[in-house]
Amino acid sequence: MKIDFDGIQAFVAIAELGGFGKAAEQLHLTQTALTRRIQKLEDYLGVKLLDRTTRSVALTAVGREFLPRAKGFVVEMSEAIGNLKDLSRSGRGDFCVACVPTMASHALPAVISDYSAAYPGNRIRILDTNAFDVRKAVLSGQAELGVGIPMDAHPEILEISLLEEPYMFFCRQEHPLSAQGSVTWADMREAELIMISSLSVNRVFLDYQLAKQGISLRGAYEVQHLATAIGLVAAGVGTAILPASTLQAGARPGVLSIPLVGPQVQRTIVLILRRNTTLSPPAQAFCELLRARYA
Amino acid sequence: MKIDFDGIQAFVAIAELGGFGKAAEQLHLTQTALTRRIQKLEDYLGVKLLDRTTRSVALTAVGREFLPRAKGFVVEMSEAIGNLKDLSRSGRGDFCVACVPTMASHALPAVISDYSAAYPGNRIRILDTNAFDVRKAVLSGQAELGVGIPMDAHPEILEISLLEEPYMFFCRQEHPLSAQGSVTWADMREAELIMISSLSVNRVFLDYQLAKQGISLRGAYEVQHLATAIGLVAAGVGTAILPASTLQAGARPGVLSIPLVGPQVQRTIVLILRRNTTLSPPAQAFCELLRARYA
DNA sequence: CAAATTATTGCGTTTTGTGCATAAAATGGA
DNA sequence: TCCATTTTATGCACAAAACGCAATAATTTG
Repeated sequence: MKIDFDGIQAFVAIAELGGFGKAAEQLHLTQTALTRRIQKLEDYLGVKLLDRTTRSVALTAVGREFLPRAKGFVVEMSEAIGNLKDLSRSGRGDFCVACVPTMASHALPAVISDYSAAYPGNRIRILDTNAFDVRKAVLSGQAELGVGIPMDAHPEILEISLLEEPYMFFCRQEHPLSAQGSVTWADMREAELIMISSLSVNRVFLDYQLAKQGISLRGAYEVQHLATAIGLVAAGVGTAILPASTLQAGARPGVLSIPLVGPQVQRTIVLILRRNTTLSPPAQAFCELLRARYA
Repeated sequence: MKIDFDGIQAFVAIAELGGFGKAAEQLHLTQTALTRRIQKLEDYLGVKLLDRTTRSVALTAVGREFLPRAKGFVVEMSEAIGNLKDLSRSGRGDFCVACVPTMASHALPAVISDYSAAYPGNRIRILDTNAFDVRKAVLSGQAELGVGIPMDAHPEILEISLLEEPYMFFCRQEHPLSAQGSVTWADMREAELIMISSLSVNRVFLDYQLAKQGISLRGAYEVQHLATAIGLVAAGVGTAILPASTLQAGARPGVLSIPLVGPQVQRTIVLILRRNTTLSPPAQAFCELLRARYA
């Protein structure tokens, strides 16, 4: 079934404006073209929609009944198409980004603020969850892009390095090691370490790095989230090895972050995208801001 | 704002069927044409809707968001257009006819039954009201056609004679005049006449006819509706001069209708239409049945 | 590695739509 | 009653768009 949208649009315009001439002007056409369109539409439908004398036009019974619906079609579609065009022209629209919690409070805010300035009114849905779920969210399409850490290669996943951050040693200023400019992994044997749950990607990553160095650590405590760990450190419960970004400068008075060397270990933060998928313009814009700032 | 409906339809078909090939088949087009349509649509909108490899197609984020709405447009419009085409092809649809009460129960039923047989499922709205309002209903477009009696000429109104019916004299069989094969206006002076309200077109018409004959009548009773009048006659209250069709044969045992002559007076029933207006196909069909039977 | 599937591109043809000039019809005023 | 004006309809020619065929490119499958 062929649908003559132009004809319907012409019908609505003529019915609303009460004449071919005015409608032609609004549609940027000649009156001739409108006559033809209406003729074609009526011919196709097999019903007259407009009773036209040479002097005026009036709706037929059928036309009167059809007009409201036709008008609805035209305005709804115009709006929808308009939104889509806006979306491309000005990157207007919403999107969803998945992100691991540390980065959500560290790397993202700056980019989000850039983005908000450039595209005010656009909403970003942030899915802050663990690295596994970030990946899953991107794979499923729930999030258009993700910020996390590298994982096993996957044919559908594309990872782009954004930044590297060292793991630091966190302790209170009263701690014996706090006097040093840097600490080594060997020093850890004397520290009461607060570890991250072994389910955490951080922990897996850390264990892997440590194993490579032939170092094995026993954690005195184990928590789920980095934020909890830093809280425990601040409370004087113990010390922790965490990504540098876990602690914003000055956010926790009394807590120091000391470079951990011999060797220095760092984690890579990557931008996670699906292969062969086109980002929506808002997500594309965000992605570019992100890469401009970090990559 | 130009709206590429074909493109949207193509998009929906491809997204729903999961490929250009199947969509092309459904739309009776070649894959080539579909590729072009999607390219044109995406180019116009400025956003990609489908991520296509040489092997498969997938929705982009934008496409996924747009699909439900687009699908809604397509199915709604297809339905609406389908209804309109049905309407022309099989005269399917509803309409409204205005009719004076006598004819509603006399002339119309036969036509309605013909119509129902020819177009089962179509509904007819019957506006049974007095002749003035029948005319008004047609003029306002509330009813597409009317059945009534002739009135003053009006530039917008077209009246087509359907049938003529004589006014008859109605009385019970016990009545002195019932023995005659016909009665004259002169006989009326002795009859207890039940008159119709002077607001009725019937009464106006009758008064006019009588005045032409130089006859003046005084009514003993006055009622609003013809049906009431015949009821009073049946009850033996009096007699009445009414259109022949007021009484169906055998409907009121004991009541006789006697030809009224010297002269015979009759009223014309006309089909009332608006000039320069096209009837909807159902109304058109009904109109033709009506004229076929009576005109 | 060959075959099959699927989307894209180049090109010629056909269809459709448009605009100009003009006709036809109806309204409104003199 | 007649004429000027307004408004829709039509003939014709041209331009643009859409389409289909054939060939191409890229990926999956057996």
